[in-house]
Amino acid sequence: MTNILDTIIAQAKLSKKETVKQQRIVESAIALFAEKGYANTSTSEIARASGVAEATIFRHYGTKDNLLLSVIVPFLKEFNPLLMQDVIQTVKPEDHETFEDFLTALLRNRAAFLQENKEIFQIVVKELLYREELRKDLLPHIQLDLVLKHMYKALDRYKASGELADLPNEMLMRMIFTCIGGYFATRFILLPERSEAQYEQELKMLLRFILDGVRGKG
Amino acid sequence: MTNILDTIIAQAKLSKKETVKQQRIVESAIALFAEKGYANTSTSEIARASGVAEATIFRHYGTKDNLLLSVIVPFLKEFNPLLMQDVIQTVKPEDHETFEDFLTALLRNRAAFLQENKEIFQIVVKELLYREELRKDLLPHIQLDLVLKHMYKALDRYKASGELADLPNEMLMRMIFTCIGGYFATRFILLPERSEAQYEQELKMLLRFILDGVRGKG
DNA sequence: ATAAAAAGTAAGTAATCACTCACAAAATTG
DNA sequence: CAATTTTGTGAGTGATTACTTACTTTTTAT
Repeated sequence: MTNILDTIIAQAKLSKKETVKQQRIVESAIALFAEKGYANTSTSEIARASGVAEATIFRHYGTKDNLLLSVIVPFLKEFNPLLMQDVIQTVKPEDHETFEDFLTALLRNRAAFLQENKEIFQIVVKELLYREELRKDLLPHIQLDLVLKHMYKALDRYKASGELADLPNEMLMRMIFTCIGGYFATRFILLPERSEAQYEQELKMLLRFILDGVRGKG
Repeated sequence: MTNILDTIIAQAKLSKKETVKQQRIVESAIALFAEKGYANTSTSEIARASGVAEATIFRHYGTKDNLLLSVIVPFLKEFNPLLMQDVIQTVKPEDHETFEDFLTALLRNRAAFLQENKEIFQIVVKELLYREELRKDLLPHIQLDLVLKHMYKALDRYKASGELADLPNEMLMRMIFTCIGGYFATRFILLPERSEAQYEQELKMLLRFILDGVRGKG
């Protein structure tokens, strides 16, 4: 069996354009997968929701699994450049005097991205939780190297200015990301019904917490 | 329609004892639900895995959904007293001079509990992610009030001794729990394949991070 | 304008799903 | 021991699943 991902990417390159009906299929699939999960959504349901014959789905995507990948893969492929270029180019340490400013910009940048791609983000997280094979196939294609290098440089800069503790970059990154991940998970997946103002306030709290922990300055 | 939870609890009280085959059914169901998820596991599969006729499952549990609840509810019911009594009684602030010691004890206590109930924990998290109705029915039955009161008292104590920042208890709790939640999620759900030593080291890092954040002491 | 290719679909397919039923075996009760 | 209840099951049920096939419509290329 060949790699699913490469198959999809190759197929995506071959197909010159997306039909109107294809767009509607993917659109409906995203909404339904995000709402009820992949396994709980039937192809007939997707067909009905997108006003298309069920056979049309299979004409274009072959299998249901393939449709899921056609939804996830473009997101991950976009996620890469967006995570890399968007983050690296628009959130530069040299533009931010303090690490606090830098981290604020980074958090706002990522929060905005996830807000825009909330549904697909939900699908990716939920399905990656369930399906180990997907995890193994898809995760390696998210190349974090460049972003990590970018982040490490940023960390070094703020360590030099004494604003960050002199801890290993790896450790700092893992702590920061676990924390941010927890925040994003509760915000976009567990409790997606709060107000913007609440999110804003929580984001500020999160920042203060990441920077200073819970210990008094004594 | 009546409340699912109450129905189950009532039913559990009625059924005097668990049959050997019932135990095997629940055992197999837990393993399969945790591995492949509820929707991806068929009742025939559970029957085969537990060496029982498929009809036997429906004799005891009526529906597949009911079987899932028979797995989740006892866990949540146990979770409550265990979270409350076990935590409140064995992790007392008066036994720990510093907040660091207290938090260490708390983290170890919870980590041990989740390690023992890893599979059911995975099922609960995954299914609660997917199914809003389950969330609405089950979450209210986890009464965190007592634990929160216990924690608030602890926080006040360590605030008074100057070891904790003088921030609102609610805020402190949310930050600590988001952070711990992120750690437990990565440990027990996302990356469940690391060594004990790694977990131990990470737990220490997590503690330091919660206490001091990433900011240098300058 | 016409041939070829691509897009779309109605009406299937076999397989699997959760679940039922009639009945037998085993355990419990009087 | 006999009557009754509980536990267990083989053989189904209709519904739904992902997917196919044979065919029509639309688009594209020449």
